[in-house]
Amino acid sequence: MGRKKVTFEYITDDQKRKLSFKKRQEGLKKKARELSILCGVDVVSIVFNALSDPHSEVSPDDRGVHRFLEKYHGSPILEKTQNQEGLIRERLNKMKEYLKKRSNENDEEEISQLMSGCADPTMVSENALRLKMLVVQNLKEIDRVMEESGKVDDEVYVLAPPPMSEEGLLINGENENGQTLHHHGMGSNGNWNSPLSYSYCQSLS
Amino acid sequence: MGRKKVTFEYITDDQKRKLSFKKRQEGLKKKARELSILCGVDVVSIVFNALSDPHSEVSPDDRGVHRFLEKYHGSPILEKTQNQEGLIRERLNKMKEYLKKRSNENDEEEISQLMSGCADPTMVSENALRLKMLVVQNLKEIDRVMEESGKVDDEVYVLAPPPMSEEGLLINGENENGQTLHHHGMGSNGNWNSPLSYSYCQSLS
DNA sequence: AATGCTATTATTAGCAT
DNA sequence: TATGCTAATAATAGCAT
Repeated sequence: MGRKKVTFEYITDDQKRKLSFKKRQEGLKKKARELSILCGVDVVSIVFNALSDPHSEVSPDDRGVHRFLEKYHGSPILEKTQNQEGLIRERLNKMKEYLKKRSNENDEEEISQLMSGCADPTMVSENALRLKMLVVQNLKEIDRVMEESGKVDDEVYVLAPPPMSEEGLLINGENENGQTLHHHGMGSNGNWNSPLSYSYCQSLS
Repeated sequence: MGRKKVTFEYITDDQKRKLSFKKRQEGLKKKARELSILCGVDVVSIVFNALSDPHSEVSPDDRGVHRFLEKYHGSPILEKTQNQEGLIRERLNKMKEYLKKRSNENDEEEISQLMSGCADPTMVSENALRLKMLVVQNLKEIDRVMEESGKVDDEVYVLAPPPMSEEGLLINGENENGQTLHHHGMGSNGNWNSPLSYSYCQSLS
């Protein structure tokens, strides 16, 4: 797809690989957006990079995931499971109280974290957010160990979250061609069938 | 990219959208594989489809996620956090016991589910699997409601997990060109920098 | 509905700045 | 190192089967 036919092996040349990564990462994002919009499905793409920058910022991504959460939690299709969710939440609180009694106060934050990670089938989007945070945390841990062993990364790239449109969550209000992307509603089911795309990427070391 | 320039709006024509979805889904998978192999990064792509088939099977996908788990858990970089994980697991068991006492026996399975969803930063890959399961469960719930409201889906498409190679997890041992894809090791860091790609897709309704 | 073909557009490797 | 260009390959929309 360029001046030469590519051989599908790992690119050993650091500079070439980095350049290829950047271009192809953009390409993948675009493809995901297109699939999402054209076909009305949600697409999540994550590019894990174990050698990510320890100073990476993730916050701009949270918005996109929260939209995702809002969208699924706001969906009338999920109303039926709200009671179940409430039940589970009640239990979580009980567990939390129980643990608080049994452990010293310093553990409170850890328990809180623990509790917030608990999952039930109605919390898909909350778990998407959780997964992202876990990934980020894990990457940071890896970074820390990397630093200890003398290696230092010097670059990070965090994708911006997809902007909103008036009829739902759109991935791309400003694509390469300057076009504004739109999608149609899905009739009565539009609420939970509308496209969304969220990507979290970090650059090569 | 075809006989006509596409306008980036939702494709309302059911047949056209379905065809486009299938083609583009394959295209996205290929792009993800390529990015993963060429640049040595892990790529996860999930195509959510709210209108999935209630009879969908997910099991073939589990292998891929388990490889992912094995890979990250087997990484020496994560050994340092194993103790923390053990601690958290111990707490989870305590919580479980506590809840068992307080609730009737029928709730046991629910509690067990609840517990297994709890997350800590050392369990990225386990949470990836969890996320997948939650997605599937949520989709099944949606399917159930959909069926109740008279709509029936009649098709499902679940991607096969990436096959293994002798030097790590490869995405694609049999791509369109009949080429065998390889990637080079990453030296001493090959263990957690080797490429992996896992995709979970379900077809349009 | 699924598959194959191919005209056409889209992506990108290599190079220039 | 990042950005822009463009030759050349790759993806795919429409059509045929």
